[in-house]
Amino acid sequence: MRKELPKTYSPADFEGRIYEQWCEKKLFTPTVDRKKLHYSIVIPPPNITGQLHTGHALDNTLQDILIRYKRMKGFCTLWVPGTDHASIATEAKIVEEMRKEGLTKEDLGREKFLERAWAWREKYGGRIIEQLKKMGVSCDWTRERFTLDEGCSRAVRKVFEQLYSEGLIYRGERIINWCPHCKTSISNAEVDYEEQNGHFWHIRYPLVGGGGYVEVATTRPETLLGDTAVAVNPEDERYKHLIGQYVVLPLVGRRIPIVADEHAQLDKGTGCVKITPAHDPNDFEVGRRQHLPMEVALTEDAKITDNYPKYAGMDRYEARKAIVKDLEAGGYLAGIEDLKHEVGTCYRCGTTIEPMVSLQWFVRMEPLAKPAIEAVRDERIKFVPERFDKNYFHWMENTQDWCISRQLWWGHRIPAFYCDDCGEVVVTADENGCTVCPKCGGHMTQDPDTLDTWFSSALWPFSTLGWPDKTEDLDYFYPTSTLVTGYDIITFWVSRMIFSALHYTDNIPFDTVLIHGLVRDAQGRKMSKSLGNGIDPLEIIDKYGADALRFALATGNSPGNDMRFSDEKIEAARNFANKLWNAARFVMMNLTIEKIEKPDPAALAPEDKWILTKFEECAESVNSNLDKYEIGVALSAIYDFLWDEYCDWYIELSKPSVSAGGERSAVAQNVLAYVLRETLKLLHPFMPFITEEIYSGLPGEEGSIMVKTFPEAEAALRFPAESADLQKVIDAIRAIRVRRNEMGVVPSRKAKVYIETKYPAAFEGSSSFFERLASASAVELVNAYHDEGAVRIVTDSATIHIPLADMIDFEAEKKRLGAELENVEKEISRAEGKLANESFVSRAPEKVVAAEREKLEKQKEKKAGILAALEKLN
RNA sequence: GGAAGCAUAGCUCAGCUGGUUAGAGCGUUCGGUUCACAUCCGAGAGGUCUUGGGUUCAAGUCCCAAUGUUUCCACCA
Repeated sequence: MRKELPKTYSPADFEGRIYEQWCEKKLFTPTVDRKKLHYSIVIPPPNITGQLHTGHALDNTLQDILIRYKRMKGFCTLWVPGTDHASIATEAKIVEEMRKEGLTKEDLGREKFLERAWAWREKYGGRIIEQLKKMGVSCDWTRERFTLDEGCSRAVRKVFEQLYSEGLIYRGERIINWCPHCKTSISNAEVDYEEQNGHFWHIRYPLVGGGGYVEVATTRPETLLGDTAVAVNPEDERYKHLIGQYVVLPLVGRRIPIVADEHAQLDKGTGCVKITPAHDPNDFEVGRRQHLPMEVALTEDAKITDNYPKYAGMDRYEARKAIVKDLEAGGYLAGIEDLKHEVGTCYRCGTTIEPMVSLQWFVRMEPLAKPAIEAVRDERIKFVPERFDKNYFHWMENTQDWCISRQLWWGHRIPAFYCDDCGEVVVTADENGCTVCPKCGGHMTQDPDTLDTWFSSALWPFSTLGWPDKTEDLDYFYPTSTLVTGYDIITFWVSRMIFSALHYTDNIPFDTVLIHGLVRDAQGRKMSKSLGNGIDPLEIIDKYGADALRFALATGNSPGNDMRFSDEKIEAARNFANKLWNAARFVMMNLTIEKIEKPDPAALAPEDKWILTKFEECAESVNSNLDKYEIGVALSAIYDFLWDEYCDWYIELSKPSVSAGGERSAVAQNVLAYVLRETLKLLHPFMPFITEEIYSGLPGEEGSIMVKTFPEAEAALRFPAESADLQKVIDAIRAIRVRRNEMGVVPSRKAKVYIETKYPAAFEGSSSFFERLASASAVELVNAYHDEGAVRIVTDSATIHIPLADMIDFEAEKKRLGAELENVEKEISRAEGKLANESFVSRAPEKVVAAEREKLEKQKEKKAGILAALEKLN
């Protein structure tokens, strides 16, 4: 069916329709074919908290390019989509929404709260999926998953049970990061550090029995209430004699010991450190080593406990003031120092973190980290770019046990059950849990806490494929092929997927991790809500189309590097789409052939061979760059080819043939259409909509472009010699344009062109090109041309004479040729110098030397031409 | 404190394992009513590739150091 394209490129008119067609034809759903290689990707599941932002847009554009590329290359491809429940982030949003209605979690109760959370997920989870679809992503929606769906939950329970039975999950008292606002523990990775102005308070602790005091310093004086020792370094001569003695804790009056511990450093502060095991991670360790008691001074909402009646119920900052005041009054305060320091804050709400001792569940990391380090070290898993493995190793080698319990409701509830009577602990993957104590028959209560959201995302590559069941998907598509994500979540997520996969599936989760950077604004700042500098991808799609958005994100993008995003980039992308649209419109308007055939070399004109050769070079570059994940480079190869070579040159060169009619016209039409069609295929992974829309209008083509074969370099359609010949014509046309421009000759003034060349074959039959593209009235090949009143243009393959006597300023002409001569001579002496260098000739590869010789020859020919031209001026 | 990235035209960036006279987009200047496209066509100006060493026949590219800048991790009694 022949289709004429509308005059203007208007993506909104067809993008939605095309996406529906792809879905209807189930083109995103693979048919498992074991004879084929598989290529699979699992989407980094977007949180259901928000909506699509430019980061998602980039991440998913890259994935879609890869998956479409591999699909067209004949791989059996699967892209699993889904969303993440994002426990703390979502819960915070829901709590916030409820707060506006005057409700709290407690008002609702767990069950009602969860109902509300699921309603949230319906609404916002669905919305983000719709937004992804607008981008054109070719995910298999029949396999859509959610981190909290039945299958993923089963996987989570199974893993928890297994790790528990292996002793890799344990419950214990540890110092954790506590957010007094969210009232939950958060992992180290969820703490943001921000610089704040604070103080260092120096406090004197009097020695028991008189004889002076020791001085300690702290940024958090209120923690004094929880002190159970003062530590000094065992090597510290200043304090050796005090070890084993006691001090009196000011304001509290408790006797606490002076202990020797290497945590105290000789050269820091006074060398004495107050030890608060319940409220500081280092002190906690000291407390363990020294068998110190634990004194809890702060409640869950960071208020002073009832143990200290004077301050009980005070907020930590209030208490800080009161305590400092009292210390001063009591003569304990030795000094106050201003200090800038990094303070840990909750990444969700920004509240200052309070380290607290607490009973939590942990994953023992060391045994899991080891194989995960190995897998990357022996390159079973590769990072692109490679340098990110350093990042990964560093984290993995120094990782501490992972606190996985969260005091939240929205998430996977911990499958641990405690007996109300005897305290027996049962961990089970059974979905019905455990209600009766196997030991005493008592009632069992499930742990109220939920798991860290990353606990379920860590299983994503295999839980989405059916694990722990042995499904066909798991068997065929696992391990997945490429994971595409930003460098900001390598530690959060990538590393956890790796050790999880290795431990539970005994296999890697993916073989390549493609890391991309952040999308920044035009000034290079992070896009953020508070700055209001975010660019909304949905607005861009509405205004410019999804293809333009994808192009703008993919172009210039190189692995691991941040990119700036600006309106100009999007406009450039839209202009490119428009250019393609119009080129296609032109080609289709002129087609009279019924079907596009593979070009027959015997029938081709030089310009046909030239464009086919250029196309082959482009295809080769696109293939090799995509294989290296150089998506930006691959795309710019297509851009340059399509705009500069196909549109600016080949379409123009082919116009005389097309309008000539007859056999030659049919051949030219076919080449025009063939190269267009193949270029559309190359471009399809990047710009799926416009390429599909144009493709569907090409004569004789059936089905969707997305399942056609991706073009690969083909030697039979490469014609280097003819291509080089046509290049001589192009160079000559360019040179004429330059000269005419310099002389200010308007294009409407035509003039005859005499070409004197050693390569007459190259210029044979090129008259119409010069007429159309170089304002020539006629062209004649000559052996010599003697008219003195002619402009002479010298290229390295020809001298062109144009009689434009009245336009010539002979002095200027002499000067110009003189300058050109100088240039050429400089080049010649450079090349000659190089070739005269014995070590260059003997050591450089032959190819390089030969190229240098050839260059020298060309320059010499050009020099001869310039000299001859100058001669005529004298 | 540890580590990594980046530094190329006015701006934003390409430049792969070292090999033509360093490229593109935007901006800028000049010219254009060429029947696909002004979201366009033709042409130009504009760069001592941050600095200093080194390796090499050959360095924007590799090594070392410095400076600037960004980021990650750790710590902060």
